[in-house]
Amino acid sequence: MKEFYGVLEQCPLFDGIRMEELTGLLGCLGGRKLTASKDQTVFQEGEPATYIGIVLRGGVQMVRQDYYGNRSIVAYIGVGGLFGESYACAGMEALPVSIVAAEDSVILLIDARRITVCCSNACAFHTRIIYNMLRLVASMNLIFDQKIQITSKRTTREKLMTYLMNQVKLQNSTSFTIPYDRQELADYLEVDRSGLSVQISKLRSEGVLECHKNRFTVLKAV
Amino acid sequence: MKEFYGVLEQCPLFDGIRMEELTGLLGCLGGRKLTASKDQTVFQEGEPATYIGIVLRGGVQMVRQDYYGNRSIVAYIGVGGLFGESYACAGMEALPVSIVAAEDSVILLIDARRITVCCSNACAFHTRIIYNMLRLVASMNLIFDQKIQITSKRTTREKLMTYLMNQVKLQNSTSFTIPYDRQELADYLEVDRSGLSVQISKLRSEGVLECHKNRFTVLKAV
DNA sequence: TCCCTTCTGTTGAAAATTCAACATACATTC
DNA sequence: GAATGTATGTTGAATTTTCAACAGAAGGGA
Repeated sequence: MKEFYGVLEQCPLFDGIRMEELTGLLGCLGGRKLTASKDQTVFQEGEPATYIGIVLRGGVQMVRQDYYGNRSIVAYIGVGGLFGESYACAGMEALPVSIVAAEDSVILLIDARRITVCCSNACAFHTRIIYNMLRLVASMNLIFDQKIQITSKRTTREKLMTYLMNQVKLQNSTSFTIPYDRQELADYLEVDRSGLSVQISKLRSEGVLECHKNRFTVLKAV
Repeated sequence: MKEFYGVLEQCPLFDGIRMEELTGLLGCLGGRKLTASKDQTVFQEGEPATYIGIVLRGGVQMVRQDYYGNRSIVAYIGVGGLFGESYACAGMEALPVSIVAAEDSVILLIDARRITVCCSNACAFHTRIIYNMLRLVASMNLIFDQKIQITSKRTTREKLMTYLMNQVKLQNSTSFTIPYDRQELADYLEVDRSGLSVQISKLRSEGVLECHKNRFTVLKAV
């Protein structure tokens, strides 16, 4: 576990908590570690939403699949990121999405009630953690908000450009890598993969975009 | 203000706080009341995101408008509902959406810092309110999640049915009213209004749906 | 009641998406 | 290096959406 203290230290959930306090706190929270290999389902849609997860290594996707098998990627959560916290904190019984490892990953699972309900010894950290959790859940809102901004657009081209311009802002550079391959990007933008390829090609030939695999460079705004 | 105590008592932000404590608390939070007539913009996209709002009467819409004037309705917030809390709690500088009164409305504005930062007298309510806020922000996530579920669908018909089935579940009845007229529903589902009308007509003629104005009855699942 | 405005439904043409199928590029393994 | 499998790009047909224009319905006010 010690090897991941660096991640936990950076994790916004533990903001304001000193590293040497972490061990005791983790004991109090009763977290358990879990490893998942690429493409493995960590949680299935419909399972009880009692855990929050912290990505210690790798990355996971929040995905939803409809009866026809159409995959929709709701979000990608990288190292230090949380998942499940919104559903647990909102008091949902069942997860409305599945969590799938996008790469070989290590995840820390914490029973959400241990966080939101004050422990018997009312340790001072809890107040701080709840406050941190508030910020985190609010941040998840922003992630969702961005996704809504994208899917609100009507055409594949607009969806793609909205996503890319957002990445430019987030990563503070016109050149960046994305955590999706083409099919995954299509599933995130909620468009057809081949149609997405067509638009990428067009934008490339127009000199708007450069891309090699999952590294994109935006050359000019449109 | 007294006339709205009933609303505030029901408002989840004040869960666990007794009515007689409310007056003092509101003083501590420094809320101010604001009235807005239908279609009036309460907050403009880009304004500082320092306030959270509680709808005391009427209802508001979170909307976004792109450069071409396409309106997108992100959510409808009714009486007792909150808005702006996610953006304020996430520490955003600027609102990414506008808030528009959907009807003649009365709104209570509270400086978000007064809530998230403990007041000097460290009143016991703050802990409770932060906890309540956590649940609320998480709930907003569910609202967003539903919207994503809808816009993830590819066709107008699927989007409409996803929305309606969600309402059936939420309002716990196959017959319900929605807070949108046709144009607004189209802006919420992110589809063309006339195309939406076509689908409603089809579903009606197929015996799946009944509707009079904004009252819908789902007759059978599809 | 009449007029006017707004809302809703209908239609046909244009544009965009999806779908299926295939070609090519790339990476990995043997 | 060859072979295999996966990922990406390309194409044309079918489907769906969007757009624009109009007609009818509903509601409010004079």
